[in-house]
Amino acid sequence: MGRKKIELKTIECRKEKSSKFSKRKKGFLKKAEELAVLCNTDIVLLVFSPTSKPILFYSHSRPLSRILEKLSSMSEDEREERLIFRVFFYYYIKLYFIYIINMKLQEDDKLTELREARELLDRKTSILRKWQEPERVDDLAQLTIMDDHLVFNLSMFKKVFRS
Amino acid sequence: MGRKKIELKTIECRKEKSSKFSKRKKGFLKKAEELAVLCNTDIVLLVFSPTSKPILFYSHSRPLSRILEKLSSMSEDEREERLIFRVFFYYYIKLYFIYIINMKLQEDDKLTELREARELLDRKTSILRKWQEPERVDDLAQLTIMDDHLVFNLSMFKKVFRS
DNA sequence: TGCTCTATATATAAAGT
DNA sequence: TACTTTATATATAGAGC
Repeated sequence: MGRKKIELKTIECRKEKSSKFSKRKKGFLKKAEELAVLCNTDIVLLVFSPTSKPILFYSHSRPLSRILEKLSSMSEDEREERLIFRVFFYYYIKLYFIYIINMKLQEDDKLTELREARELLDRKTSILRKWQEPERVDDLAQLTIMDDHLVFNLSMFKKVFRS
Repeated sequence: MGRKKIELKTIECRKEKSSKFSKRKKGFLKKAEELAVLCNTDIVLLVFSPTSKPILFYSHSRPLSRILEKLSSMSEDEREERLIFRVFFYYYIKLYFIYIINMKLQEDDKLTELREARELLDRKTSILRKWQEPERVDDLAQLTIMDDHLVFNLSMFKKVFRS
């Protein structure tokens, strides 16, 4: 797929690895998007980059709210799938908060924001804690509130992290 | 990438959609594998096929035990990442058990196996239940036992579902 | 890392089995 | 659904900015 055929083994050169990663990641996410659209499927993708920042993907043309909508209309037999999504996304949100805090820590003049971020994390963690026992959450109204939180939080994170 | 350029929209014809899905899924997983190997990254991939059987992918050349190894050597700051993986995989294991049961239900002469599968599910679910509060699990020895369960269970599922 | 360029490798559409 | 074949679309290697 290029000037030369390359051997399928880990690239040792750091710079080359990073450049290959960003190139191939782009193509890979495009493929994910195409697969999701063409075949009307839900895809969730977690990639840890060489620089270890986790990348979460879900198809843009099938936004999270629509996935959640689909999940909420699932039969009882499929409920387990719903649980996967919810727990997965909630953990991811928590991860993102931790990244915010780590970023803030590197800026001495941002202590107020750091404090705010910590408070936010504490609040969100308490929501998460309830979700660590999702089988106990059986009130549909409560589920809806949780989903709203989820959608809101993700949109907020998108603002913070552009890509 | 074919005789004709195709429009990027959901394929309505069922048969065509299924065939495209299996073709593109193959290519997509290959890309995931290549990305994982070339750039030495961890990739976790959940795809719901048009026939709704979930497909979990993690790079073959970076087997789960190695991912777990890496996770267990993570710093405290990165512990959240570990939690994502564990909860994610545990839910997936549970999903697989549910599929076993559903498959067995379609065969009248397999009631014994059905009973066995149900018992297995109950046992595994009790392990899972502990994991729904992963923050309470802080004993390292217990974590190791959990990881062993995880690796064992996944190898077992590979035997049941060849692909 | 992100872009461009071009040659080449690879994926896949369509049709058939 | 899984193969094959062939033509063609697409991804990307390598180099430079």
